[in-house]
Amino acid sequence: MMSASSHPRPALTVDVVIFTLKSSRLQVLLIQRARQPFAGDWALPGGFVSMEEPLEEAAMRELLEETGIREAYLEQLYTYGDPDRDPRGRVVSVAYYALIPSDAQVRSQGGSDASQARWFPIDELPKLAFDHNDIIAYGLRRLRYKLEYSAVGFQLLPEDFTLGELQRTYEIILGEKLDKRNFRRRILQAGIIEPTHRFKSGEGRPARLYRYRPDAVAEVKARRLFP
Amino acid sequence: MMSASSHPRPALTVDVVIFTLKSSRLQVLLIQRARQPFAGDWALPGGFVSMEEPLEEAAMRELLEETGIREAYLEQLYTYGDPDRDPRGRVVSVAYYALIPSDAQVRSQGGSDASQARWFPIDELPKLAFDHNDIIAYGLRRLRYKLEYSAVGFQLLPEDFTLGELQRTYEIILGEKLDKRNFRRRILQAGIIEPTHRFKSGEGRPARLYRYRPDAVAEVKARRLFP
DNA sequence: CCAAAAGTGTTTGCTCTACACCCATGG
DNA sequence: CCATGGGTGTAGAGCAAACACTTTTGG
Repeated sequence: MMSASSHPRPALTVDVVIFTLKSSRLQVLLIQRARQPFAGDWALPGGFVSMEEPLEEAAMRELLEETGIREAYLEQLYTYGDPDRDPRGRVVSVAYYALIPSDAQVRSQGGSDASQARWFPIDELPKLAFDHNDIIAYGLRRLRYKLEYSAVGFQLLPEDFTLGELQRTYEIILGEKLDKRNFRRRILQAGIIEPTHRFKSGEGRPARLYRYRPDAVAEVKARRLFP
Repeated sequence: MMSASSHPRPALTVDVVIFTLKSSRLQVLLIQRARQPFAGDWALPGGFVSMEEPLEEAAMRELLEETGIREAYLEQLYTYGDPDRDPRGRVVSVAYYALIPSDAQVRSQGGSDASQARWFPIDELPKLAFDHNDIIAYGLRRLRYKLEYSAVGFQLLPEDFTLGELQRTYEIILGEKLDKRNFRRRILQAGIIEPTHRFKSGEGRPARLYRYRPDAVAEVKARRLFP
């Protein structure tokens, strides 16, 4: 029951799992803790929610502080509230995950606090502070799951991208090879991306560039996109 | 960034969308607020999270206080943190939903506070306090979605149930008729429920009773169960 | 002209859907 | 014996999976 009294309150934080593609791998941004507890350990970017700040804005602020990026795909994951998760006392954390494009200019150094920041491939994570390993594991599960029935994948790519790049993105995250023709047919049928008139050349034949259709519904209701 | 200082903290509550089947309809338990703000309006059961209490336990406690029920399917929904959602100040709420069996003995009167409690069919909700209409709408969406690829439906039925009852449950919640033979084939194929040796008689031919297989994985990974 | 990646359709198998009749009981 | 809900199989359609060759460019 609501009451206006003020009991002692748990502290409230946000933590953000920031995903990107780097060196053809899915990576997560971690920062090295300067203070106790877990001083020296790696942890997710996160911090306290201030009194007037919406939760999503707090998550965006963490993203901005650690990467310098102002806009990204951001989604609430889960709220972690085990009373023992922080040795300093009761701290409840609302976890988010963010996808940032592989071409974004990230200053992964010198966030608001002088702590070190680094990208870690998802399969080479160190042991993290608090319950952050669990949070990342859950974030990864959600991301994979989401790829299967939506088209969020392109949020990890530059604004314009080729179908080959998109397919590689899916393969990296899902960890399996996909059939080129089936992939193209389905991703286009979903109607979430559209061809541009531009091409990208490099090795081999130039590839048509595609982009997100801002008017599209990002979720494909009907059925899973991939096996 | 974490710091051990203590800024002013948002208040933290849990709210619980309690679903049940009554009179062949999906219903939600609401309580009438005795106090300001929104005095007299209906609202979700909910309350402050105490310092040592896990979130899920706080949600269970609310469920117990309002219904007298100790065990039920319970799942975290989403965390609502708009700074303006409560006129008294900053209140962040972790929302849960619960499914309680249609045969459970609910004392829907005289919870811990003397406020009135009542079941409302999901399509006859009054205008609720705070953002509680949004929370219920989201809870319903999640429940429907979950029915399509898992078998949570039976959580709303007695321990033993017939396939006819289960199918009616699905039809009530999804709001569409399902084909009997296809329903049975798929729900059994999913391997989440198993036949007992008992039967239930009433009108017409007695029906075999089924029950949940406690050892089963509740989620059917592969594919949606229903269209 | 060779290497590299882009681009493109068709066949096959499987899964989902639609559909109708007999069975067991209680009144 | 009649009314009521329980229980069962199959054929056809639509979707998903598997599969190989041609095209375009840069070096």
